[in-house]
Amino acid sequence: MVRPEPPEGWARWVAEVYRRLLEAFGPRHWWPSALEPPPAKARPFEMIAGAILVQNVAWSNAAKAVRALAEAGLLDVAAMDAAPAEAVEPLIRPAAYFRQKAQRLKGFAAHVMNRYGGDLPAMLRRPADELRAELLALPGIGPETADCILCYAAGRPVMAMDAYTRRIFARLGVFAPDARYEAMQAFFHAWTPADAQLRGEYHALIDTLGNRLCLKRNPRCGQCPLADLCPRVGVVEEAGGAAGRA
DNA sequence: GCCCAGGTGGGTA
DNA sequence: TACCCACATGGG
Repeated sequence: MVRPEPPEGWARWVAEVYRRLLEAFGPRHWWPSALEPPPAKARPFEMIAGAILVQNVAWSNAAKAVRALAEAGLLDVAAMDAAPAEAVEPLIRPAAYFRQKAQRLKGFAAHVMNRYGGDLPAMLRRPADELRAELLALPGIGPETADCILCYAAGRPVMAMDAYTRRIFARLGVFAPDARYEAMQAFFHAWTPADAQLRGEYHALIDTLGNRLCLKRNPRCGQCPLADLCPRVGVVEEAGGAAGRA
Protein backbone atom coordinates (compact mmCIF):
# COMPACT_ATOMS: atom_id res chain seq x y z
CA MET A 1 0.00 0.00 0.00
CA VAL A 2 1.41 3.32 -1.03
CA ARG A 3 -1.26 5.77 -0.02
CA PRO A 4 -2.14 6.19 3.65
CA GLU A 5 -5.57 5.05 4.71
CA PRO A 6 -8.06 7.81 3.94
CA PRO A 7 -9.76 9.51 6.91
CA GLU A 8 -13.10 7.82 6.21
CA GLY A 9 -11.43 4.37 6.11
CA TRP A 10 -10.77 2.05 3.19
CA ALA A 11 -14.19 0.43 3.12
CA ARG A 12 -15.93 3.75 2.50
CA TRP A 13 -13.31 4.92 0.05
CA VAL A 14 -13.60 1.72 -1.96
CA ALA A 15 -17.40 1.97 -1.86
CA GLU A 16 -17.26 5.60 -3.02
CA VAL A 17 -15.09 4.64 -6.00
CA TYR A 18 -17.61 1.94 -6.90
CA ARG A 19 -20.54 4.32 -6.52
CA ARG A 20 -18.96 6.87 -8.84
CA LEU A 21 -18.06 4.31 -11.49
CA LEU A 22 -21.56 2.87 -11.42
CA GLU A 23 -23.04 6.35 -11.73
CA ALA A 24 -20.70 7.23 -14.60
CA PHE A 25 -21.01 4.06 -16.65
CA GLY A 26 -24.15 2.30 -15.43
CA PRO A 27 -24.36 -1.44 -14.76
CA ARG A 28 -22.08 -3.38 -17.12
CA HIS A 29 -24.00 -6.66 -16.88
CA TRP A 30 -20.91 -8.80 -17.10
CA TRP A 31 -20.09 -11.43 -18.20
CA PRO A 32 -21.36 -10.19 -21.61
CA SER A 33 -22.67 -12.69 -24.13
CA ALA A 34 -21.03 -12.55 -27.54
CA LEU A 35 -24.08 -14.19 -29.11
CA GLU A 36 -26.85 -12.42 -30.98
CA PRO A 37 -29.38 -12.55 -29.60
CA PRO A 38 -27.96 -13.41 -26.18
CA PRO A 39 -29.14 -16.80 -24.91
CA ALA A 40 -32.03 -16.70 -22.44
CA LYS A 41 -30.12 -18.59 -19.78
CA ALA A 42 -26.48 -18.37 -18.82
CA ARG A 43 -24.20 -20.81 -20.63
CA PRO A 44 -21.17 -21.56 -18.47
CA PHE A 45 -19.09 -22.89 -21.34
CA GLU A 46 -19.77 -19.83 -23.45
CA MET A 47 -18.52 -17.65 -20.59
CA ILE A 48 -15.45 -19.82 -20.03
CA ALA A 49 -14.58 -19.96 -23.72
CA GLY A 50 -14.90 -16.17 -23.80
CA ALA A 51 -12.60 -15.83 -20.80
CA ILE A 52 -9.91 -17.89 -22.50
CA LEU A 53 -10.34 -16.17 -25.84
CA VAL A 54 -10.20 -12.65 -24.42
CA GLN A 55 -6.79 -13.15 -22.83
CA ASN A 56 -4.61 -10.22 -23.91
CA VAL A 57 -6.92 -9.13 -26.74
CA ALA A 58 -9.84 -6.74 -27.10
CA TRP A 59 -13.27 -8.18 -26.31
CA SER A 60 -14.50 -7.37 -29.83
CA ASN A 61 -11.95 -9.84 -31.21
CA ALA A 62 -12.76 -12.53 -28.67
CA ALA A 63 -16.48 -12.08 -29.38
CA LYS A 64 -15.98 -12.86 -33.07
CA ALA A 65 -14.28 -16.10 -32.13
CA VAL A 66 -17.05 -17.02 -29.69
CA ARG A 67 -19.66 -16.49 -32.40
CA ALA A 68 -17.71 -18.63 -34.85
CA LEU A 69 -17.54 -21.42 -32.28
CA ALA A 70 -21.29 -21.12 -31.69
CA GLU A 71 -22.04 -21.36 -35.41
CA ALA A 72 -19.88 -24.46 -35.62
CA GLY A 73 -21.67 -26.04 -32.66
CA LEU A 74 -18.53 -26.00 -30.56
CA LEU A 75 -19.80 -24.04 -27.57
CA ASP A 76 -20.32 -27.41 -25.99
CA VAL A 77 -17.91 -29.34 -23.82
CA ALA A 78 -18.36 -32.70 -25.54
CA ALA A 79 -18.19 -31.21 -29.03
CA MET A 80 -15.10 -29.16 -28.18
CA ASP A 81 -13.43 -32.21 -26.72
CA ALA A 82 -14.18 -34.27 -29.83
CA ALA A 83 -13.20 -31.62 -32.38
CA PRO A 84 -9.71 -31.75 -33.88
CA ALA A 85 -7.54 -28.74 -33.13
CA GLU A 86 -7.30 -28.06 -36.86
CA ALA A 87 -11.07 -27.52 -36.88
CA VAL A 88 -11.01 -25.12 -33.94
CA GLU A 89 -8.02 -22.98 -34.92
CA PRO A 90 -9.40 -21.24 -38.02
CA LEU A 91 -12.59 -20.35 -36.15
CA ILE A 92 -10.78 -18.49 -33.40
CA ARG A 93 -8.14 -16.67 -35.43
CA PRO A 94 -9.76 -13.28 -34.70
CA ALA A 95 -8.92 -13.78 -31.02
CA ALA A 96 -5.17 -14.13 -31.82
CA TYR A 97 -2.85 -16.77 -30.33
CA PHE A 98 -5.16 -19.19 -32.09
CA ARG A 99 -2.99 -22.29 -31.74
CA GLN A 100 -2.47 -21.80 -28.02
CA LYS A 101 -6.07 -20.87 -27.38
CA ALA A 102 -7.36 -23.88 -29.32
CA GLN A 103 -5.27 -26.09 -27.04
CA ARG A 104 -6.60 -24.25 -23.98
CA LEU A 105 -10.23 -24.66 -25.02
CA LYS A 106 -9.74 -28.31 -25.83
CA GLY A 107 -7.73 -28.89 -22.66
CA PHE A 108 -10.51 -27.45 -20.56
CA ALA A 109 -13.16 -29.50 -22.35
CA ALA A 110 -11.12 -32.69 -22.02
CA HIS A 111 -10.75 -32.12 -18.31
CA VAL A 112 -14.51 -31.67 -17.82
CA MET A 113 -15.20 -34.81 -19.86
CA ASN A 114 -12.62 -36.93 -18.06
CA ARG A 115 -13.30 -35.83 -14.54
CA TYR A 116 -17.00 -34.91 -14.59
CA GLY A 117 -18.34 -36.86 -17.55
CA GLY A 118 -19.03 -33.56 -19.26
CA ASP A 119 -21.09 -32.18 -16.37
CA LEU A 120 -19.67 -28.66 -16.18
CA PRO A 121 -22.23 -27.39 -13.63
CA ALA A 122 -21.09 -30.17 -11.27
CA MET A 123 -17.53 -28.89 -11.54
CA LEU A 124 -18.67 -25.32 -10.90
CA ARG A 125 -20.47 -26.37 -7.71
CA ARG A 126 -17.26 -27.41 -5.99
CA PRO A 127 -16.04 -25.34 -3.03
CA ALA A 128 -14.49 -22.13 -4.30
CA ASP A 129 -10.96 -22.75 -3.05
CA GLU A 130 -10.86 -26.26 -4.50
CA LEU A 131 -12.34 -25.11 -7.79
CA ARG A 132 -9.81 -22.29 -8.05
CA ALA A 133 -6.91 -24.69 -7.53
CA GLU A 134 -8.38 -27.08 -10.07
CA LEU A 135 -8.72 -24.31 -12.66
CA LEU A 136 -5.20 -23.00 -12.07
CA ALA A 137 -3.82 -26.48 -12.70
CA LEU A 138 -5.23 -26.43 -16.24
CA PRO A 139 -2.94 -25.17 -18.99
CA GLY A 140 -3.73 -21.61 -19.99
CA ILE A 141 -5.88 -20.81 -16.97
CA GLY A 142 -4.07 -18.26 -14.82
CA PRO A 143 -5.32 -16.22 -11.88
CA GLU A 144 -7.40 -13.72 -13.82
CA THR A 145 -9.13 -16.29 -15.98
CA ALA A 146 -9.73 -18.56 -12.98
CA ASP A 147 -11.22 -15.73 -10.94
CA CYS A 148 -13.46 -14.60 -13.80
CA ILE A 149 -14.77 -18.16 -14.07
CA LEU A 150 -15.31 -18.32 -10.30
CA CYS A 151 -17.24 -15.07 -10.26
CA TYR A 152 -19.15 -15.02 -13.53
CA ALA A 153 -19.72 -18.73 -14.22
CA ALA A 154 -19.70 -20.19 -10.71
CA GLY A 155 -21.30 -17.19 -8.96
CA ARG A 156 -18.69 -16.97 -6.21
CA PRO A 157 -17.80 -13.67 -4.49
CA VAL A 158 -14.35 -13.46 -6.05
CA MET A 159 -13.06 -10.28 -7.65
CA ALA A 160 -10.80 -10.67 -10.65
CA MET A 161 -7.77 -8.41 -11.01
CA ASP A 162 -6.19 -7.36 -14.27
CA ALA A 163 -3.90 -4.87 -15.92
CA TYR A 164 -6.54 -2.12 -15.68
CA THR A 165 -6.98 -2.66 -11.95
CA ARG A 166 -3.26 -2.38 -11.41
CA ARG A 167 -2.90 0.73 -13.56
CA ILE A 168 -5.89 2.59 -12.17
CA PHE A 169 -5.26 1.88 -8.51
CA ALA A 170 -1.55 2.52 -8.88
CA ARG A 171 -2.39 5.94 -10.32
CA LEU A 172 -4.78 6.49 -7.43
CA GLY A 173 -1.87 5.76 -5.12
CA VAL A 174 -3.33 2.60 -3.61
CA PHE A 175 -0.88 0.08 -5.06
CA ALA A 176 2.69 0.13 -6.23
CA PRO A 177 2.84 -0.08 -10.05
CA ASP A 178 4.18 -3.62 -9.79
CA ALA A 179 1.68 -4.82 -7.20
CA ARG A 180 1.18 -8.56 -7.22
CA TYR A 181 -2.12 -10.12 -8.22
CA GLU A 182 -2.82 -11.74 -4.86
CA ALA A 183 -2.03 -8.53 -2.97
CA MET A 184 -4.43 -6.48 -5.07
CA GLN A 185 -7.15 -9.06 -4.67
CA ALA A 186 -6.61 -9.23 -0.92
CA PHE A 187 -7.18 -5.47 -0.76
CA PHE A 188 -10.51 -5.62 -2.60
CA HIS A 189 -11.64 -8.70 -0.74
CA ALA A 190 -10.86 -6.99 2.56
CA TRP A 191 -12.82 -3.82 1.75
CA THR A 192 -15.81 -5.01 -0.27
CA PRO A 193 -18.75 -7.16 0.86
CA ALA A 194 -18.46 -10.83 -0.12
CA ASP A 195 -21.07 -10.50 -2.82
CA ALA A 196 -20.54 -12.06 -6.26
CA GLN A 197 -22.79 -9.59 -8.04
CA LEU A 198 -21.06 -6.57 -6.54
CA ARG A 199 -17.53 -7.84 -7.01
CA GLY A 200 -18.29 -8.87 -10.57
CA GLU A 201 -19.75 -5.46 -11.31
CA TYR A 202 -16.79 -3.71 -9.68
CA HIS A 203 -14.33 -5.57 -11.89
CA ALA A 204 -16.40 -4.74 -14.95
CA LEU A 205 -16.60 -1.05 -14.01
CA ILE A 206 -12.84 -0.89 -13.49
CA ASP A 207 -12.31 -2.36 -16.94
CA THR A 208 -14.69 0.16 -18.46
CA LEU A 209 -12.82 3.05 -16.85
CA GLY A 210 -9.54 1.50 -17.98
CA ASN A 211 -10.41 1.16 -21.60
CA ARG A 212 -12.47 4.34 -22.03
CA LEU A 213 -10.66 6.92 -19.91
CA CYS A 214 -7.72 5.73 -17.82
CA LEU A 215 -5.67 4.95 -20.91
CA LYS A 216 -2.08 3.85 -20.70
CA ARG A 217 -0.59 6.65 -22.75
CA ASN A 218 -2.98 9.59 -22.70
CA PRO A 219 -5.50 9.24 -19.90
CA ARG A 220 -8.59 11.40 -20.28
CA CYS A 221 -8.47 12.77 -16.76
CA GLY A 222 -10.84 15.62 -17.62
CA GLN A 223 -13.71 13.14 -18.01
CA CYS A 224 -12.73 10.83 -15.16
CA PRO A 225 -15.25 10.40 -12.34
CA LEU A 226 -12.33 9.77 -9.97
CA ALA A 227 -10.22 12.77 -10.95
CA ASP A 228 -10.50 14.53 -7.60
CA LEU A 229 -9.33 11.36 -5.82
CA CYS A 230 -6.32 10.95 -8.06
CA PRO A 231 -2.93 12.46 -7.24
CA ARG A 232 -1.84 11.97 -10.86
CA VAL A 233 -4.34 14.29 -12.47
CA GLY A 234 -2.48 17.07 -14.21
CA VAL A 235 0.74 15.08 -14.29
CA VAL A 236 1.85 13.98 -17.73
CA GLU A 237 2.04 10.23 -18.02
CA GLU A 238 5.53 8.84 -17.53
CA ALA A 239 5.21 6.05 -20.10
CA GLY A 240 8.62 4.59 -19.49
CA GLY A 241 10.37 6.98 -17.20
CA ALA A 242 10.24 10.49 -18.61
CA ALA A 243 9.73 13.00 -15.85
CA GLY A 244 6.23 14.35 -15.52
CA ARG A 245 5.58 18.03 -15.91
CA ALA A 246 2.63 20.06 -14.77
C1' DG B 1 3.70 2.03 -39.27
C1' DC B 2 3.13 1.91 -34.37
C1' DC B 3 0.88 0.89 -30.13
C1' DC B 4 -2.33 -1.44 -27.63
C1' DA B 5 -5.74 -4.86 -26.20
C1' DG B 6 -10.18 -7.79 -20.00
C1' DG B 7 -2.79 -13.09 -19.94
C1' DT B 8 -0.18 -17.28 -19.51
C1' DG B 9 3.77 -20.19 -19.43
C1' DG B 10 8.48 -21.22 -20.18
C1' DG B 11 13.28 -19.96 -19.77
C1' DT B 12 17.30 -17.81 -17.51
C1' DA B 13 20.19 -15.40 -13.74
C1' DT C 1 12.15 -13.59 -7.03
C1' DA C 2 12.86 -10.86 -11.13
C1' DC C 3 13.00 -10.10 -15.69
C1' DC C 4 12.59 -11.63 -20.76
C1' DC C 5 10.27 -13.72 -24.37
C1' DA C 6 6.74 -16.17 -27.43
C1' DC C 7 2.23 -16.43 -28.61
C1' DA C 8 -0.68 -13.50 -33.16
C1' DT C 9 -4.99 -10.76 -34.68
C1' DG C 10 -7.52 -6.37 -35.36
C1' DG C 11 -8.58 -1.42 -34.35
C1' DG C 12 -7.27 3.41 -33.41
